[in-house]
Amino acid sequence: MPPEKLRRPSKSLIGTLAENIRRLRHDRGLSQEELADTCGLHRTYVGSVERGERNVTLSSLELLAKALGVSVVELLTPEDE
Amino acid sequence: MPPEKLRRPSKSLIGTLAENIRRLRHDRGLSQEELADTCGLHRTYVGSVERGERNVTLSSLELLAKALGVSVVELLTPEDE
DNA sequence: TTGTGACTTAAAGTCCGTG
DNA sequence: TCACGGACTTTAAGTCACA
Repeated sequence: MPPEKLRRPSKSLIGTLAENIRRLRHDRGLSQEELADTCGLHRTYVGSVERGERNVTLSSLELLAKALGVSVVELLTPEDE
Repeated sequence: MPPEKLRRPSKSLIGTLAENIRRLRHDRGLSQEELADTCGLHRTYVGSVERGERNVTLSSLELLAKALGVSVVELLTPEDE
């Protein structure tokens, strides 16, 4: 086993999620409110997720992934892999 | 883009997680209680997660992944990819 | 358009037990 | 060893007024 090979310092999951959501949302030219509406969540809730303030559950993760058109795994995977 | 090509009906995330945890735990020869102790969660909780009854949070996901020696992404990825 | 504090309600997660 | 239940505590979900 190539020991611990290419591991990065590894941001927290929550931080990775926050960055990915914000980036993907911007890519799609959406406001927080538009994204929130699309996935049936509240604007301020999406905002707090993007700020890494929430320990989200799988169900919220699924809603966000669906609204952004990506997989849950993509949402949790750091950009520069 | 190979359009939607190899996509399976896609089990629920929670179901996939449940299966993966149980499989990995068995692979390691652990009881639910041993796994629970290792990750600092409760035995009854781990049991209910394995039964697919829980909407786990990212932090619990991280604890379980760490205790099983896999990544969070692996926990959420269906076996037969 | 977004951040934030304060808030209520729903569910995550614990702990006791039983078969 | 595990499934399951009931009672419980803690925290995420979800909303709002305001900057």
